[in-house]
Order: sequence, then C-alpha cells, then structure tokens
Amino acid sequence: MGRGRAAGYDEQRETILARAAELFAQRGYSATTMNQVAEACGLSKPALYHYYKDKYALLVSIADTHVSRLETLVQGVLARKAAPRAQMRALVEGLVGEYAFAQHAHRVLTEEVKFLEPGDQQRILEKERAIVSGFAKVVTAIRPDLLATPMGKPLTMLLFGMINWMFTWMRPDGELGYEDMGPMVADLFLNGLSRVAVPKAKKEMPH
Amino acid sequence: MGRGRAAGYDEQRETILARAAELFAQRGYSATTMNQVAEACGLSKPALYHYYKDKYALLVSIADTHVSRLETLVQGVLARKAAPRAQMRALVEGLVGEYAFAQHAHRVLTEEVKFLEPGDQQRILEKERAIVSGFAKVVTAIRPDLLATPMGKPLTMLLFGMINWMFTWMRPDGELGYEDMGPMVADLFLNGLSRVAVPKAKKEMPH
DNA sequence: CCTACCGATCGGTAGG
DNA sequence: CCTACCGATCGGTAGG
Repeated sequence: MGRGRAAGYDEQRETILARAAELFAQRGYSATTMNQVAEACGLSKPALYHYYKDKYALLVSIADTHVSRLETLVQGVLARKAAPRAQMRALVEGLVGEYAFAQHAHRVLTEEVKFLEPGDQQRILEKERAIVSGFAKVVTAIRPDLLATPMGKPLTMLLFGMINWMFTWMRPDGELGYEDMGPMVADLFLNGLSRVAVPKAKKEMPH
Repeated sequence: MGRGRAAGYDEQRETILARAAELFAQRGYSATTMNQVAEACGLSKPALYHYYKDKYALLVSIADTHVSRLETLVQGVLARKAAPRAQMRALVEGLVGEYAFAQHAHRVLTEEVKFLEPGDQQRILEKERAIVSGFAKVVTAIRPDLLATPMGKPLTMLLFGMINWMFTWMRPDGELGYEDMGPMVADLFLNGLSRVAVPKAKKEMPH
C-alpha cells in the first residue's frame, strides 16, 4: 500500500508508536517531550510530525491499538465454547501473553488514560468494560451463586489487579517469565474463587 | 508546635499535602501546576511556597509519609505473634484500611515514584521492599514448601496487585466498601494460596 | 523584629 | 529535513 506514500511509511509509524509507548510508560505522557520521542526514533522533530499530527495523536493511537487487540483476544476465547474453568485459563494466559508482547502500551493504557480527552476516554473505557464483562461472565459461569451477590465484578477486578500489576514489578531477567505467570495467576484465582465465601444477608440496595 | 511558628502552621502543611496528593493522583505529578495546588488550598502561590520549598518537596513528603505509615503497620502486625493465616488477614485488612484512609497518597506512591530523584527513590523503594518482605514472610509461613521455589515473591506481588489495583476501579458510592474488600481479598488469596501447585522440576538457575 | 501573605513578574522551557 | 523561532505557560521569587 502506499501509493503517494513512501515505502516504509506504515512501518515507520509503528516504530514511532512503539518508541513513544516506551517513553510514555517510563516517564509518563505529560513529562515526555516530542524531542525525546524524535531522538528515540532517530528522527528530527519536524520529521516526527510528518508521521503523527501531534503528541496527543500518539497517545490515542497507542491506547486504541492496544485495547482493541485485547478485546479481540477476549471475544475469540469466548467464541470457542469450552468449560468455564478452561475458558478462564485461556483468558488469563492470553491476556498475560498479550501484555508481555506489548507491555509498554499496556502501562500507557492503564496509567495515562487520564490524559485522554472525554470522547476518546469514553470510547476506550467502553472497550475496557467489554473486556471486563467477558471475564465477569466466565467468573459467574464458574460460581453461578455469585449472580445473587454484588461480588462478581469486584472479584473480576481483583483478577485484573493481579495481572495488571505484574508489569510494575516483573523484570525480564527475573527467575520467572511471563509464561510461568499465566498458569500461576490462573491457579491462584481459580482455587481461590471456588471457595470464596458469600456473606449471608448481603445488603439489598434500597432502590 | 510553634515557638516562632504561627499556630496552625503544621495543620496547614498537612492540608496542603492532602490537597496536593489528590491533585497529583488525579492529574499526575508533572501535569499538576503549583497554581492548581495553591488554588485547591485557598492560598496564593507565594503563600504556598511559604509552607513548601518547591513542587518536588510535596511529592517527596507525600510518598515518605505514606510509605512510612504502611511500614509501621506491617511491623506492628508482625510484632503481634499470631497464626500465619490470622497475620495475613490482619496485614491485608490493615493495608486496605490504610489505603482507604489515604487513597490519593497511595496512588501517588504507586504511580508517581518515577518522578523522584534517585536518592529519594531508593530510600522509598527500600521501605516498600521491607513491606513486601513482611508479607512474603507470612506467605512462606503459610506454605513453607514455597521456600524451595521462586514463587514466594511473585505470589506476594499478585496479592499486592489485587490490593493496589482496587483504588483504580472502586467508587465511593459502589455497592461494596473498603471494609467489605479486605475480607474478600484475604479470602481469595488464602484459599488460592493453600492450593497453588508447585511445578515439579522447577529450573535451577545455572549460577 | 517576626510571620504571613499579595500583585506582579522573573528566567526557562514546553509543544508546535 | 533543518535551523530558527512563535505563543503559552511553567515553577519559582522579587519588592512591598
């Protein structure tokens, strides 16, 4: 593709996005300068602006690309009908793998959403909600009794906490790699979930 | 106490710290302006600078105060000798309670550490490591067989993930409050931890 | 002399 | 694709 565009235009855009994601993840969106992005890409600042309209376009593109990949992954797992516990393992391992593949983009997605303008933020949070819903559906398939409680979503979010937090403390040279973590997380969560107590007489909301 | 200082000086400093923590948590350290901090405190900017040397002093003070409270809490629980599982419940519920009490400071501690200068960052990460160590000690007291594996610290960090991530999704008007979450997290983790599989023939590092 | 503050403006640097 | 800049806004401080 690229009639009218130099060969390598799209590749260059992807490279820029990856470098920008790394810088945004390390220093934060608002503390990263476009000079730093340009330098990391081996480009002059005007050259950088040839590929992306402005700094904000980089942020939106990183978040959009990543959250869409995650959503596709979740829909794919749910489409393959399987036992709930097997689906949960597939979801957890798939998500950990996706994050390992794009850990900088993932940290940007989780920590820099606050810099998105309302419209973009809403669109991306919508996709995040779809991802969480997919997980929550499997959680309540494993523990149908939780449907009568307000615990389904909180338990699902605890699972996301384990996974999302991994990328703040794991080091690539650590003893365990991402491929070890997926099963460990699934194990811990599934074993815990099976036995979580349902509080009796959980307060019904008055309205 | 205030020989030479006006009455209310220390109270004013605490108020400023709380307001700054809220702004830093919402907008990020580097995107928050000293004008915004001053305005949130009902002070002029020069008045604000009367209480804190500069913007950076606010960040260090927020992080230091909060991490020290957490460390004190953990040491206190460990000092009261009790059964490991009871200690774990006390740690989790204590930590969740501390976070609920200072959720803005907590988000600053977890998300804005990157803006600390190397010396300050090291001192604070040291305290964080002490906190994690306290938890890890109880984890291996519950599952002594994990001492022979590299899983003790990762499992502990999964627990921190559940707790730290709570503050990104819980809403004060949600169906469940922080007082409900502590027991739920402890339940999920303890039930899961008891049954986490130890992979056989875990790779020994060659050096 | 002190503190607690205000209106105005400084030197530097950001995105573009 | 570069040097050279701009409009604006930042953190921090002067005099009073």
